[in-house]
Amino acid sequence: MAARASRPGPPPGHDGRVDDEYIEAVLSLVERIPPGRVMAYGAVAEVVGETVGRGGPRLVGAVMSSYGGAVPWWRVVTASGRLPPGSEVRARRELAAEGCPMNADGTRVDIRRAAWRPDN
DNA sequence: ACATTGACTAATT
DNA sequence: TAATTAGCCAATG
Repeated sequence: MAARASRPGPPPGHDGRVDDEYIEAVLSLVERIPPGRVMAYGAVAEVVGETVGRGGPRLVGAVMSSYGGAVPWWRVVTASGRLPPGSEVRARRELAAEGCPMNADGTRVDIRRAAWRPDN
């Protein structure tokens, strides 16, 4: 097989499963977020980016939207503490039950106090 | 290959 | 404090 040289295929070491790997990385990180704490989409993107690459808050959002059903997705919020659009009520209830620091209104997370960062 | 969309963010008004 | 705008980057059609 010497006819592969004309197509710019995936880099060596990858079978083309990069997307799944990124998804796995995001989901496993989200699962490590302790109850009552949260991470911003951008923060998740940063941490995952150090290991896998492929950063971008929006990509994390897309992953959560499609594949986040199996993990505590409500612990991932926007950088300003706003809850995931479309699931605000559900998220609010879950967070309240965990004792997550919230804004007085209860509509937003006090990200300053609740932000969590993986230690090890 | 081009245009549109999106669970984002930071700056501006 | 809230609403708008612009930048961003990959997925999708």
